[in-house]
This record gives sequence, structure tokens and C-alpha cells, in this order.
Amino acid sequence: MSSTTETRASVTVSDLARDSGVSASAVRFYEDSGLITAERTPGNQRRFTPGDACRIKVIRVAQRVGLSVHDIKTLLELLPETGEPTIEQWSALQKALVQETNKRVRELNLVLADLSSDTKLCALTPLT
Amino acid sequence: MSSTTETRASVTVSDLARDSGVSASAVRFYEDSGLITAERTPGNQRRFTPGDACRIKVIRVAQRVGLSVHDIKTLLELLPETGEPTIEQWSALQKALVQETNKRVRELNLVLADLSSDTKLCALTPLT
DNA sequence: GTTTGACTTCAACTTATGTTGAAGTTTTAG
DNA sequence: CTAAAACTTCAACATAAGTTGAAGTCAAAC
Repeated sequence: MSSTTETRASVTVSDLARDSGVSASAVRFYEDSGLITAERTPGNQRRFTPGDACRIKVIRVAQRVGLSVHDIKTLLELLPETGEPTIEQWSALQKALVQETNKRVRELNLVLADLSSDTKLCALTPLT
Repeated sequence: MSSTTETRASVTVSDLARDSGVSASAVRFYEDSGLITAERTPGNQRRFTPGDACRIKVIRVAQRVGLSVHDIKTLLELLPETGEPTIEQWSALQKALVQETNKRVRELNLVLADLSSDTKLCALTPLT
């Protein structure tokens, strides 16, 4: 009854880079930053799980939202440190990302409001 | 018939910093970056015009939109290099800022769309 | 078993947006 | 005039998010 999908470490740095759309150096950077984790071969090479590509895709979406690596690290604590996340965990993460996105949208709407109330942009020289 | 408002250089770095809400070092940085210009006293000290506080306020709004100093420099080319901008010039700038803001909002809306079409966040393991 | 292509670590470099501090000069108040 | 406050330039530091390259090690194919 063991799962057929091998989730154990088998993905190399460059595999993961290819699968997730970031560079190999970024993959290493994310591991150094604690956004992803890797097992090591006896020879000390990194081995990721297939699910890590998912994790990196989440990182990329979060970056589009405007979150920093530090913020993203916090967000990813919604997922388990080990093994595949449950649907519920993914949902919680998704929800958090949606909320962050809406926050940024609200900030931009404030900017639009400020831009419209002209005098806030800058007190225009009053017409004579 | 000369104007009563003295627009000629009379504002020091720290005056401008106070009036615009940024630090003195930021004021110098913006001048170095070409976002604002200053005349110099015989002793080589910077002297800004009162209108420069406006310019810096625009810079700050533009930063809230997410524009870089480089982008902002381009934007500010909508204003005259010298003297007070006309209402039309301010309007053009405001319009450009609104457009940029809307662009960012659209980008965030794309993120929201991606977040909603779950499989884009990451292909969730299909429920058995 | 050896070669070739990945992989490892680590330090230095990059861009952006400033801040901080040193050493020296101007301005201003008295 | 002179002393204090503010100004000048310039170089170094700070943080974010990586990239690049050197020197050495590992894995895979033949």
C-alpha cells in the first residue's frame, strides 16, 4: 500500500529549476533562505521532491503580489515542513495570498483617490 | 507685473526635506538622480524653489504606485525643466500616473485570477 | 575506471534606494 | 569677527534578491 508516486527526494537542482521556471542559483538561494528544503545525497548534492516545483510556483505568484522572500517564508509556514500539503493547507495558503493581493489593490486604490483629489497631488497654483 | 510669488531659488535642502516629507539625504539623492534640480549659492550650497516640494510629493506618490526612480525621471519629463508647470502639464502627469496605477491593478487582478483557477497555483493532487 | 557534465561552497558583484559618517566649507546670528 | 549650525562631497554601509565565477567534488555513461 505504499504510494506509487515517489515523493522522496529525486529531483536535482537543475531539474527543479527547469520544472519551476527559475534559475538554479535561485533554487539554491531559496533553499538558503529557508523557502524550500532538500535532502542530500551521500555526496552532499541536493535532492528535492517533485512537489517542490509547486512550492516554487507559489513563491513566484507571491512575488507577483509584491511579497518579499521574508514574507513568503512566513506564508509558507501554512504548508507542512515535510511531505505533501493537504487540500486544506493549499486552500489556506491561497486564501492568504488572495488577501494580500486585495490589500495591495486597496493601496493602489488609495493612490488613485489621492491622484483624483488634485490638490493632494500637489496644491496647484490657484487660478487667479 | 513681475510675479509676487518668488519662485527663485531660496529653499535649502533641509527646508525642502521638511516641506516634502523626505530626508535631506533623499533630497540630495533625488538631485543626483536628476529628479529635481537646484541652483547653487556662490558658496556651492543647493537652493531649491518652493515648487520643488511639489515635485517631491509627486515622486512619493509615484513610488507608492511602484515606479522606480528611473521610471519617475521619465515621468517627470512631462513637466518643464525650469519654472512652474502649467495646469495642463500637471494634468498630463496625473493622467500618466493614473494609467500606471491602473496597470498595476490589472496585474494584481491577473494574479487573483490565477489564484482562483486553482490548478494554476499548482496542480493539486487530483482527489482520488 | 576515467571522462564529462552536474553539483558543491563561498566570496564577490549587481541594481535599487537610500543612510551614515568623516573631513572640510558656508552661512547666519550675535 | 567668530562660533555654531547647516552645508558640501565622497566613500562606505545597508537590505533585497539574486548572479557569477573559482576551485574543488560527485554522478553517470561508456
